[in-house]
Amino acid sequence: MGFTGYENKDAGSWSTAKDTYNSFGNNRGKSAFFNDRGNSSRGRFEHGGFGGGGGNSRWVEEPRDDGDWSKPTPRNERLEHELFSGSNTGINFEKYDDIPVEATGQNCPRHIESFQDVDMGEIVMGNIALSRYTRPTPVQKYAIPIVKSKRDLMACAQTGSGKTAAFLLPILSQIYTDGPGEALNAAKASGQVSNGKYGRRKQYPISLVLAPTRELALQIYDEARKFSYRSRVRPCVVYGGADIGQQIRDLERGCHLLVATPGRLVDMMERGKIGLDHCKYLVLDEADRMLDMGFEPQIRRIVEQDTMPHKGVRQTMMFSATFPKEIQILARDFLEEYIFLAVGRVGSTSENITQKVVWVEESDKRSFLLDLLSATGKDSLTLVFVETKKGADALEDFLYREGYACTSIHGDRSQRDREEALNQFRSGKCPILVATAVAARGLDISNVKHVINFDLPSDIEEYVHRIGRTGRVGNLGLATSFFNDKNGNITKDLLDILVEAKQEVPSWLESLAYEHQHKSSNRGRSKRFSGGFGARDYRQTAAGGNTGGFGGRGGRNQTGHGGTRGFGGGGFGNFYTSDGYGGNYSHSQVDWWGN
DNA sequence: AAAAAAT
Repeated sequence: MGFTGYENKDAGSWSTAKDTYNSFGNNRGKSAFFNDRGNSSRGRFEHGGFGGGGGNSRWVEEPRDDGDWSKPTPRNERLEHELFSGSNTGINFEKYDDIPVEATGQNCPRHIESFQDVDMGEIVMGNIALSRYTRPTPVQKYAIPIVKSKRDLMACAQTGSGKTAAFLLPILSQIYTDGPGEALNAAKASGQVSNGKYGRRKQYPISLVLAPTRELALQIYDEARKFSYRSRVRPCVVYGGADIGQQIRDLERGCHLLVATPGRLVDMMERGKIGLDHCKYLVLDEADRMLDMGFEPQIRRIVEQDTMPHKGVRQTMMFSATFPKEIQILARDFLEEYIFLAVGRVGSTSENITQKVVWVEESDKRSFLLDLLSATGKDSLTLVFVETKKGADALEDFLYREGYACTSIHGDRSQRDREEALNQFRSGKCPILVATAVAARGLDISNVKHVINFDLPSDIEEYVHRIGRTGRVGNLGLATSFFNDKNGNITKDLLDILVEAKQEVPSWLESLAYEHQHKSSNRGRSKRFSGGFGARDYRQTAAGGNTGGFGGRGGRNQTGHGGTRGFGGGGFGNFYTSDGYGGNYSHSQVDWWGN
């Protein structure tokens, strides 16, 4: 227990940060951002708190709400070390330069090429430098100026594209510029602030970020802590499975930016701990996933049936890997005159992941896995995906008995165990992690050498997300999938992915895909798109122009109805057909699971 | 025939 003292192991990086900062911010004159060596007089250490990311303790700022929000608060070396010395979760930007981005909508702001191209203020620029971000990723190049110019945004982008920073940086920058505004008065009316003590009954966050899974919420929160370093903004996170009392106490210390999973947030609202009256920035992350998980009622409750400012008053950003009809409807309801951003796929276009598909019968999977593991270096991180929670437990047990240091993560484990498993995996203490779908999306674990699909998913999007856990930060990655006759439904899509990523295709897979295509009708139709985009702005082709009204009948069916799609062909049509059901995506999901 | 998520 206890925290390690601050050690300036990384002295070089501070000066790098300083240089980067100075090259930008010298118009403001001499800044105190990196020169102030004084200890902050406020704040304290919190031991064993929830959501502390890696450590057992963390420095907790106690921001004063008054004063100039655009000016950095004093430096705190210990906090700085805690926030920025961790493994670099940044992206190798060069690798991502060829990812195509398409921005559509009226008066779309021009994209930037460097973080210096838009004025985000000295706090944000300082934290960008401390995070060692050199250049914006494609989604950041486009999203940052869009958000900065106060436009609503619908972005189709996957995790791993740098989208968390793409919305956090401009939102925080805007908050620093504008100050707390109404939120401060509300907080004062609600309790204290003036005397600087705890005990506010109700918090009025200026920005709200909704995420589908608890771990993802935690990860976004960790990013928010970095980018709000030396500011008056205090980020908080709330999610289920953790002690609510502790979360409430954390909220009561001040909350300007809240990251939440929907269920727990509704709970907090009903308890009167959170008011959304002054929420100026709303982000829905992984929106398609949230709908898949049945969060729509909670989301609508939060956005439409409470005190949240109306669309057009607040600024709303939606992120989604796909753009099926349900998401289009949500976009119509939540967004005003939005810019649509389509960002090319990261996982499949990146050739630094070697994808292998091997035929393995169910009964042979375990021994095959052992062979793979024994061929892998002892310390390299291996992520093994299975389809069910029971399967995860059983496989973890098996590997443990075989003498492997492994752990597991799935929805039936306690939140504490889930977070511990993740930490043990990240740190290399347990270099093998057996996981269900909970770990497929969003989680940023660097240095995963090998992703093994012990069970293949039935959904190609899920596959792309899973293999995207490796090959990050420009590293080489390996993804091995066990395929057998239970995986017929993914054959065609898997083949498409392998071809697109220029991977070796087993001949049996090719012939299987050929057979499958002739057997199946609409259902087997590919959900993927040519051109590497996850989706497209349906407004461009919908009758009535691009001002947004999704009439339900306005859209044109581009593909024709029920036609067979040739190999690799297609285009974008199947997400915005005008028939009663719209997207083929949702349709096949409904058919498959029967709900 | 599943996983995830408020209790």
